[in-house]
Amino acid sequence: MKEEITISELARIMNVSVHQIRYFEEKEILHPAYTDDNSYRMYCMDQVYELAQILLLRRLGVSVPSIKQSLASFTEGQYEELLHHSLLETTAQMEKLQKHQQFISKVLQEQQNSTGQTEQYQVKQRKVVFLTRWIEMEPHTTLHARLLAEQAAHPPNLFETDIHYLYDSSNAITICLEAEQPNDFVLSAGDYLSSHFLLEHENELDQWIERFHEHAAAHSYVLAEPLILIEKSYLSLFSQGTLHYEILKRIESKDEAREGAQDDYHADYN
DNA sequence: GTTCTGACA
DNA sequence: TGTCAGGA
Repeated sequence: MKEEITISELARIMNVSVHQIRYFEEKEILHPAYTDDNSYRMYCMDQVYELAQILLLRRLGVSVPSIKQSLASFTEGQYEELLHHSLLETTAQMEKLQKHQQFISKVLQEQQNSTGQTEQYQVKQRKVVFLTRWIEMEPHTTLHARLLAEQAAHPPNLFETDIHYLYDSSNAITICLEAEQPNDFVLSAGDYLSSHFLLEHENELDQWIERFHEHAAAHSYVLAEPLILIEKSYLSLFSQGTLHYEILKRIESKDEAREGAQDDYHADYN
């Protein structure tokens, strides 16, 4: 029995694939101790330690070409720098994952909020929301792929975004996305009349908007412009083929109604 | 049965 | 990075 081991045995004790070991050889960072007569690669303890170091560096996020460099020439200080860099990268990844986590929670929350609420109206307290203008649409036009491609300079991830449609009094629609900072529009905090509903086709939308206004009138709500329609495309996951919307309008306080405050959502900083 | 190289998704 | 073919 030889002291040296074959590639599959090395792979097994180091928990990596045979393919990966060959790949490291191709990239010239790990060579076998020798090649046997049958052209099998044979490895000894030296390679076990070398492979351990390579795998450690990979775990720290160091690329294979950089590992090659580092094995050849790195000083203690340079390895330290490598670790600092790796720490920063890991932190950034964790922040990304936390955002994923928040998004998943949000979808679940929204799903729970929306079930059973269809066609029901409620008065909701909302916090201030900042919106950034994304696409402008003429009255009575529909959003089609061409418009999207031409107007959307910096497209968001449509599958995870609340898309806000702001209807002004002339029925022109501004499609907006949520922003972190005060931006093109500000939806002020306050009470909003809200209704969730599901659509099979977009052409049912106008009926819903009409019904929303009828409901508001029947209950004598005084509502402030604009009409806000929020599309939650990610909720379609739970009901294939349907579109989820929330329709909103801010309820004016009596003072505002007396002053006839209008258009107070505009915040054009241009 | 195991490993090799090379190609491919 | 995994998988497959075809040969040793």
